[in-house]
Amino acid sequence: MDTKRLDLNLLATLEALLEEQNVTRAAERLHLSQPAVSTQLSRLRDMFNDPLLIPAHRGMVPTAKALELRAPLRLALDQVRDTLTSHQHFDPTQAKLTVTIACTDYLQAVIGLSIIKDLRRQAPGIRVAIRNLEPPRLEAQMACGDVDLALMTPEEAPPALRARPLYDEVYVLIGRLDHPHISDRMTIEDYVQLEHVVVSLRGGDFSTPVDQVLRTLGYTRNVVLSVASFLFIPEIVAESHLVALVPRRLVAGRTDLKLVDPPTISTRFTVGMVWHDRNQGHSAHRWVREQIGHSLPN
DNA sequence: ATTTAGCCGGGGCCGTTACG
DNA sequence: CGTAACGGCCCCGGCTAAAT
Repeated sequence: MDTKRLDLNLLATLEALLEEQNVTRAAERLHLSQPAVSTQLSRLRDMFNDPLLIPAHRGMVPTAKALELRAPLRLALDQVRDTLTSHQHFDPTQAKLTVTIACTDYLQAVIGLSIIKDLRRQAPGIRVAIRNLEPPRLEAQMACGDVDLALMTPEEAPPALRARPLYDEVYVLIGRLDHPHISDRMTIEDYVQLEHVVVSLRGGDFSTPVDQVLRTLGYTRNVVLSVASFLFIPEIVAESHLVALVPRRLVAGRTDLKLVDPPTISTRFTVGMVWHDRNQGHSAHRWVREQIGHSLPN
């Protein structure tokens, strides 16, 4: 390889090719035509003396050499991008970009609104796209730029991602206003007698971490309904004798429900921001993270 | 006589369209 | 997906002419 004539543009192309494993999509990402990227690929092949990507039935398959190159290349290019973006001063009033945030419906309801209000006021050119959090896919989504930021429990985030805690959340027990069997001084025995609604984001699960804790204490509660979203629980509970544990901020200020402290079972969790190294030094994303840190719900 | 400014023109690179 | 053919662009070398 002739390092004196090393073309750094080709490395950015290689990065896109390795991530997409498809010339057409890599070209789109690079804002080039497919043939342009194809010829760049052929130059990369000369450069590395390796086919790098071999056409297959579906897209292209990376060679061992290509896979080996992937991580160090990403690291190096991220470093370059960092140095470039961190030296640009960021003007939120002029910024024009879309930030994609992944979170659960609960967080969408609780912090989504305050984030948007804040951004609208300070950075009218920033659009926000909120999408559902898919924990198993998160790291890949962030690596390819489909997701910029996730709001979630930092402990549950892939360890390779960066995280910053935002606030601690507690669960409260909710029931309809005139529910006869709930109060602030409930015992675990009282609690497990009730009929419960739980949330299973995956869908269909009746057993949650709370049930596991109860089991170790020798109790079982009666879960009669499993839903896929936090958002409708208040309505369900208000219209029935069912009760549910929900994050306090989801129901804070509601006067049409009875809110009580649940008996002493582990009912806290942390909410944080999670992002990828590639956005670490990006001045706009940095600024957005700062804003979110400031605009927290109480 | 040497340096500098400005003007071509060739060649290479890159990206596009067209096509296999 | 890859190749071929085409065209635009830019860089650079070489030239002339003016300035020092």
